[in-house]
Amino acid sequence: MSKIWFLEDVNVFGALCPHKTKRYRERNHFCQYGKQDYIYFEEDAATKVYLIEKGKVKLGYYAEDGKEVVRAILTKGELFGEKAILGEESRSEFAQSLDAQTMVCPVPVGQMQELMRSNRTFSLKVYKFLGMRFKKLERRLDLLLFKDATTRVKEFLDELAEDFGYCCPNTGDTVIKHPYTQKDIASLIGTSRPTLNAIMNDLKAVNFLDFSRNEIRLKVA
Amino acid sequence: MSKIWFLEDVNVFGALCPHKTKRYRERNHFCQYGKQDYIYFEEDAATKVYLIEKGKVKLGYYAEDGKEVVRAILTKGELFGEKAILGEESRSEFAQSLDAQTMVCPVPVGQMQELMRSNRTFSLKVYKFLGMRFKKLERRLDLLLFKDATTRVKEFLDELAEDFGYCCPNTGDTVIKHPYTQKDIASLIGTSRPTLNAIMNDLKAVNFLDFSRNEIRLKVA
DNA sequence: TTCCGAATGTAAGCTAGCTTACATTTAAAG
DNA sequence: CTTTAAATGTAAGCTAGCTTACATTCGGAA
Repeated sequence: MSKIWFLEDVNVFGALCPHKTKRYRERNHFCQYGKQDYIYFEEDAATKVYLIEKGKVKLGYYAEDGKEVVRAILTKGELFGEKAILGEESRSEFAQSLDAQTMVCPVPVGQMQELMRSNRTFSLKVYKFLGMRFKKLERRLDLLLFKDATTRVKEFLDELAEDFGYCCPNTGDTVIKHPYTQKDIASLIGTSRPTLNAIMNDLKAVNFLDFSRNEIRLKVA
Repeated sequence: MSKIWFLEDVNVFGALCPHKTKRYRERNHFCQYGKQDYIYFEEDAATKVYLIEKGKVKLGYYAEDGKEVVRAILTKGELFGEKAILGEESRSEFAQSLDAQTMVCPVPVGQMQELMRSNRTFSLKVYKFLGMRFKKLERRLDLLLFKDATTRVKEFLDELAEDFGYCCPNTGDTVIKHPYTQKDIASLIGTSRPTLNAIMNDLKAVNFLDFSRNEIRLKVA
């Protein structure tokens, strides 16, 4: 899914008609962030949308008890902060760099809307993007409502494979190099960290997958 | 929340500049539906957005096991099918009339987008509306992730109070006349129907609320 | 190379909430 | 007014997954 968006996204910011792109480059600069740096905090004014040029960005928020809840971890080519387009006034989540060299390109909402008004194709792409985010949320909700933890793990891994997976030429396995810790994944799919770990090891035992710290390998059936 | 939208909504469809409204009326007709009639099914082409003029509309879908899952029940002044604006091609849910005399006003997506292009205020309102739907979804997800069933019930009742509640002049209680069955509510907040029923009766026992078939009364503290 | 904090592995005990089953009440339709 | 299906009330038994606690392993910083 995110892969599709990645393609679209190139369209959106790269393949706009040339003079637009040029004007865009003149008006916008890129921002660099180091490891752990926050790009924005919860409650910050939501005035911009961000495109990731390089690195990793974690989106999340803090629960009442202070625990961090991860909403997503995004990488190159992906967009975040998009609720600003939909009239969000203050951020409902933080955005934090996970790499020492994360580069993002901020686009003011006003400019975004101006672009959308002046370019129908662009606006349709943005709509479609928002629609996909919407569906992703709905899917997560359905999973949470009706599926047990193991199913949720599998679904999550499928999504992850879309984002980060490639097929190993030797074995045919799907290799996923991802930025998530088990804690992150547990948080995303709504289980406890120990439960997730147990499930992962069960799936390993059944030879459904193999995994190490930063790589998951979905075995061919 | 929905109340705010109700006001906005009047703006959107009523308080548009006069000639627009007139043109709008010329081009659009209203549709009537009887009880149980479907306005659209899952997989139908998503070409329109609907405004409810009168009656009640249930949105939902069928789970794999054939069980109906309720997404929402909406009434006069509320809008549905809005994912069509965001590039949804086929419906991911059905819309069904719950009243013998439901009237809805269909607005083709194209027309909607045309309006949005030609009227910045209108488009901002639509954005805001979509943003609110988005947040509502996120809130449901958070509740599901972190709160127990009782908390979810209370939160749901608060939302319900926004939509349907009024203050009883005698007692000061918040009276909610709503269209949901306990089965619906259970489905919406992600519990089993027996569990919901137990919780409702517990809350009644603690004098937190009172309820009958179609009315819930939140007691003043 | 060593060290330390974070990530991962694992197990015991507990409980919220599910499933199933059935009884009772309500309201809509004839 | 009667009938009947749907909605609501209630209880027993079971289990997935939580919490807590601790051991182990890894990887990056010094």
